[in-house]
Amino acid sequence: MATKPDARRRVEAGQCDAYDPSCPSRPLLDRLADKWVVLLLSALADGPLRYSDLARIVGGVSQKMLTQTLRVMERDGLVSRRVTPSVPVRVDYGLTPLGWTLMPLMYAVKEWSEVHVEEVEAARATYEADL
Amino acid sequence: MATKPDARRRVEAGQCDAYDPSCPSRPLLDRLADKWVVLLLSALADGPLRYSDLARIVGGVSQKMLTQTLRVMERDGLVSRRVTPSVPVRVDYGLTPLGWTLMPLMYAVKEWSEVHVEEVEAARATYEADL
DNA sequence: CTGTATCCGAGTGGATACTG
DNA sequence: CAGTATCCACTCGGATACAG
Repeated sequence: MATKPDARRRVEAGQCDAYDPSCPSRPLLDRLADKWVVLLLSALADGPLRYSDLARIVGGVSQKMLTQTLRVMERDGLVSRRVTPSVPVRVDYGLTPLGWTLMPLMYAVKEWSEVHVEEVEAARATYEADL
Repeated sequence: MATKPDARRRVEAGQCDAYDPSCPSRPLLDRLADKWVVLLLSALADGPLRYSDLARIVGGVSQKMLTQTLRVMERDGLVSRRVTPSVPVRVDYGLTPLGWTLMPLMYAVKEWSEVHVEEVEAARATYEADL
């Protein structure tokens, strides 16, 4: 029981390497390196939120992508989904202990974008000018 | 000179918000939330590398995606590209000061994937079982 | 309110071939 | 060595309609 000792040994031995496309961490990284994942995990930093709250906070997200991304994150054990069988139904999403360990990293990426967007824009302008 | 005070005020005033799809930080976040960006910035953590080195280290990356991603990162001011006009030509890619500030975040995401891949796999197994 | 289902246009990215 | 160019299968994701 517990987690598989085989893979854990592989991690400790440095054999789990996202540089290796055949390592399971690669497809995981691919799922995490996603705009909606970053924004949704960041949005849940202050506590659980309802589906409609997430839709409002994360601007521009379609219903399809919101549901799809939440499903994948739930499946990966990053968020929990709790249904309150009221009428109408109410669904709350929150970070799991695992999701809680990832959230700060994603939040940092989101903040980096906001803080450094100008420097990037300036670099882009320079790049264009030098063409 | 320096960076534009206008946008800086916007950032400080909380008007630069990646949750807002019309904020310039959103498309930036979208470019950063990319598998290859995470892996390439991580690969450059120990110093500049040649094109062929990057192709070797980052397994599974196609020539097209490697070049394309490096171009975008160069354009965004994250990496520098230095050409040595030898025969054959030699090209070194390195982190810019701006890229240096982002690299640790990306490296952390890559490491998170490697360290927690098992917990995620376990969560996925549980999710499947509960269907 | 919280989804699911389907359509479909646009963009992504791998494979391949070729170049300075 | 370090690209560029092209083709094209595939996926992504928005829009829309409908449902529990």
